[in-house]
Amino acid sequence: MKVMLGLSGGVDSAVSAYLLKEQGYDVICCFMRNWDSMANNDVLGNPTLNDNICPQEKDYNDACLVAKKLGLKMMRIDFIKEYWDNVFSYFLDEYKKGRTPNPDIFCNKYIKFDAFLNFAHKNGCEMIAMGHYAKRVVIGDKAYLYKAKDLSKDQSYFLSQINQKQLMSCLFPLGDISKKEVREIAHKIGLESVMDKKDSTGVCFIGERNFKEFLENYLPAQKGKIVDIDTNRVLGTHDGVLYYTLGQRRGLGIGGIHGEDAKGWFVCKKDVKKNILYVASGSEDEHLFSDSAIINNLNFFNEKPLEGEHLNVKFRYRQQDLGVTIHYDNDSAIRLVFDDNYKAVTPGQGCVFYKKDLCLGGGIIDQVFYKGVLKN
RNA sequence: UGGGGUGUAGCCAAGUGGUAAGGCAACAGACUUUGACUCUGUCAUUUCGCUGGUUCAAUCCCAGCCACCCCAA
Repeated sequence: MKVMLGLSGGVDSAVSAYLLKEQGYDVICCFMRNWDSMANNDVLGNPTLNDNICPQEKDYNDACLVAKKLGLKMMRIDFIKEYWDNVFSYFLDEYKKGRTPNPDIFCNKYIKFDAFLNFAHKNGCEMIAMGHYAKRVVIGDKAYLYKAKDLSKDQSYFLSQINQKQLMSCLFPLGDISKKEVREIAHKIGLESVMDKKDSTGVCFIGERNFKEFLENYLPAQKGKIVDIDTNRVLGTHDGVLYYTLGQRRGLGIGGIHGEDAKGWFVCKKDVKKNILYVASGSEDEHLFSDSAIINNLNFFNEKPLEGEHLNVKFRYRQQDLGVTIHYDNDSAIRLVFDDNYKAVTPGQGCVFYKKDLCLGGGIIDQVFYKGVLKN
């Protein structure tokens, strides 16, 4: 079977290529490029602008070396426009509303598992493959998504918006392999260009950035007041409410206050219209917590959860699973009632549903409540 | 212009005649395919408002000055 593998220039996809080949697949490698810093005016806070070699080109070169080493065909494709139109514009729109979007969830939905999948089909591949840490199990004519064996690297969270058809069309060779083993395999077979490369982080295809500076390229700074939600005192000045997310501590610049214990200040509410950033003192302040939420943009790989069903969810990547109960007030959204009060549940972030290690799908956090009162 | 109080790092804030706690912020690193959280580290020795004095030794004692605050006017 012909499979097109997304080869990023990192160790994970490289080892995936090797494993697929060993399993007998006819593998074609393809490097994707979805972000062009110059074309996208990504200037402020871009640490790589003046580098001699663009990191993307370094990655491409590393990927080519992997393909060559494994004797696999190498291709390259740009989805710059698709990424901007389907992922980044949504990302900016969400920020403009004062929400905190997760671009990588939509990068998978629209780019890797849509544009790229179509590209693979056009090139005669029945399936695509990715170096994600996630496990796909096919039973009969249905595919199921499970957390990766290496729970510390599990990336099912980011796959929560792809559909059954997309899931059916994709292989995840690393589902049962730990990160440690991946590096061992890379060393064993001598994938020198990637075997000791540091894991990549930051927004997929864009990379590590000073996030506030990065956003300033697209969202103008607008200074405003930082207000203590408990006393209404003005404690400082922010650079723009859009740049902060709920639960955030860093970047507020609030020092000690006469006569008070300083426990650190945490963002607990954003008023976009008034341009006020509300903060609470200490990480356990009641204003940081919520007890229910409305989730929309629902996507389930198979059956929807049942009314009243108790499930686990992740409200953020790498957060521990939290218990919730499912309620349907209408067809397009789920109302979650939390087992306990949970901290910093943030509109715009993905909510991903799990039944133990089985990932059912996900949605987007739309509204958050505490004791019946809407918080956003 | 009488009385009282305070002046320690960007902000709070301990401190003692013997050579400057802690917290917040900030910065750096770790963690991390979102953004956060979290963790670790760094952060006053040209130094404790300034200037003199006492002392072997002063941020801590004394004097003067300056600044700010409060009360009384």
